[in-house]
Amino acid sequence: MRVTSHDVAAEAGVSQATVARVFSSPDKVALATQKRVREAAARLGYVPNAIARSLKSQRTDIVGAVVPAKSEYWQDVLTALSRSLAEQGKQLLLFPFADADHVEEALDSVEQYRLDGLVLASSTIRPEHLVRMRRPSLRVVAFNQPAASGLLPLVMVDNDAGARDLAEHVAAQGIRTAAFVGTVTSASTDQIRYRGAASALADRGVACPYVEAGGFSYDAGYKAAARFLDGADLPDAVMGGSDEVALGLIDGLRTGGLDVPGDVLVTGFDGLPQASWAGYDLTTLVQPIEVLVDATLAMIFDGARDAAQSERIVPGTLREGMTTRRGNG
Amino acid sequence: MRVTSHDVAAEAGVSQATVARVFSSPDKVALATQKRVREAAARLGYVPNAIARSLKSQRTDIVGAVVPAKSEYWQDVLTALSRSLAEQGKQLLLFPFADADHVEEALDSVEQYRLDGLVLASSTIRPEHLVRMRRPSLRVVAFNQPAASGLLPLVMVDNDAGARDLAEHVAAQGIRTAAFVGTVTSASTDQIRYRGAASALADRGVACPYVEAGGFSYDAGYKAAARFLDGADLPDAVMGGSDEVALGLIDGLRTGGLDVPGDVLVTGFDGLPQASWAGYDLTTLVQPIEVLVDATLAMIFDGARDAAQSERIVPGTLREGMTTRRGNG
DNA sequence: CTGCGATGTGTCTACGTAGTCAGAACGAGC
DNA sequence: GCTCGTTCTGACTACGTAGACACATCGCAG
Repeated sequence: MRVTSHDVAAEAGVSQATVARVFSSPDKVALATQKRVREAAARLGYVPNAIARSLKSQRTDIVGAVVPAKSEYWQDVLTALSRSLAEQGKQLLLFPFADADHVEEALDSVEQYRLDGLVLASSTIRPEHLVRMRRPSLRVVAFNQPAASGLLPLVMVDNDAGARDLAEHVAAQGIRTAAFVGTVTSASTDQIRYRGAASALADRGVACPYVEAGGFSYDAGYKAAARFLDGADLPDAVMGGSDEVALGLIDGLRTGGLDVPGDVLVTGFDGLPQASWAGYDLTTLVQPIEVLVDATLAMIFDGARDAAQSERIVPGTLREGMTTRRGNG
Repeated sequence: MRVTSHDVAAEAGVSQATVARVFSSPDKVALATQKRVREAAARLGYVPNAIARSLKSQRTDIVGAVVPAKSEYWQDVLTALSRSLAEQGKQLLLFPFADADHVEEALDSVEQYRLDGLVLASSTIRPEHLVRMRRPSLRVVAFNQPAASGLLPLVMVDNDAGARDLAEHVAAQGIRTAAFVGTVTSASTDQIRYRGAASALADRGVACPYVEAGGFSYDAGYKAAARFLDGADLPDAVMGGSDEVALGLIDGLRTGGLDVPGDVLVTGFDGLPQASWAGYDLTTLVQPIEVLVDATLAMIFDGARDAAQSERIVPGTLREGMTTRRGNG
């Protein structure tokens, strides 16, 4: 049915091995022969079978990514990842999971493929899952996942410094009180971001209680805003644990009749495209996703063998939007 | 190095074939034997090799998707697609392309894999590319791509009816003038949506000129808003060709000092999560993505052989947001 | 007790490719 | 003219699995 290298070999009057060489290591074949083979291949519509090649060569040219099924942030990362891989002639195979309880299943599927590398994303993947993926035959890199430190090679944005930058920026606006609305407490990024922000604010005499939104989504942020609408305990600034939560917060606060930034300043974290939208213009810490992705792929493909110790922490950039711009000093 | 079915066979004292049967067609193996094999497999840490299985069985359990690298809408579709596939124990392999000129390369990669099916997304894929993918060994389905009609099995939302619904809804608000801000003229969805809207509006005596935003993005919509800010030719309603464009339009209009919906009504198309965000609350045509995705996969896996003729057109749902709510009748 | 279907297991092979090895063809140096 | 090295090509095999086929075992009806 399907055209194989044998068919092309017969058509071109050479052996199957020569056909294979033309497509995998052309420099080993005389130019005249190459031409003959390529023409025969074109005539028959031959395309090398990646499955068979993978089986023989023990490499798939495919990188897997274990990511949460729903998340704006991860979608941006995946976009960058797949684009970068495509440039290298490699593919991205997705292993999405609905929630932390389904990570196990995703990892089961991963093992069936002889992937060239694996990106473990999401801070909700538990340490025991991380450790499970440590195997000599697979290059695994944890992406933006502080909890993986020491367990796996790791690439992440500098959450601590980023949170401090944001905190110092809002502090510079002259705020007296603040609050941090995190995503879920168990996320390691959440913890670091909160500690960084709280510590930087404490240095300036500003207390910053932690509030859990209970999710990573816009909706979680929107609902969390309710806590500031009731009583009189509205802080001068609310720091969101992520952009998605922050955007929800803004809309929740505004729906509740408050003005952002007039009544309360808001910050995010991640630098989503939506954060830059004119309707929000959110002050946030922009992650250099291209840099992070490139570093991740570099670790997978050229990484040192003792990679368990290797970590790459990339600084983010403060984006000053209007959500922290106080109308009058 | 890696544990194979032969190793497990030796450990369990059975043949390799029996091990293979335990993992692929367990009902053909006695329960006692199964138990012995599974225990041996667990002891050795055996996991079936998907590559080898694919080569032998001529199916990969992988569905490919050719999609634009950057787009909110397609990210939502991919999320639904990968989740649905994961439930069936299948995987999604991405073939992203930067723009229409790079579709060719993506299709080249596709051919190397013996995919179970392929989803061709994006209305910018040209007909010649669509036709190229018509091959007996591969189940291809065009997704939301009117141009594929008659060329490939097709699943799409009812763009015409949706555009009419939106048009009738805004017309019911008593508008006199309107404009349609499309994405790019060459997109077949764009053309259908425009014609549907313009036709429905014409029936009510409302003219609706077409304006091209020049892209599918928020930015394109934001910039297109400038055309309505200059002169006095501001229509009563602006219909966006997609939600992303519509959201950009809203922010562009508001930044220009106009009130939405006070000065001008705005509609979108797609039903992105962001469209429901309180900050926008956009009136739009919500695509039933789950339904579309399920229909697509059904066509791939159980589709009729004469699929070139099969089309599934699914109605969308009108979402009435505040962007078409006129303060005073 | 014989014959027969049902059930369970082993042997063998093929999926399509790429790498190893051997050998052919050829030019260069002595 | 012979050897040597280089360049090119073909035969062969293995990657790890699943299916075809053969065969052994067992229960059961006649």
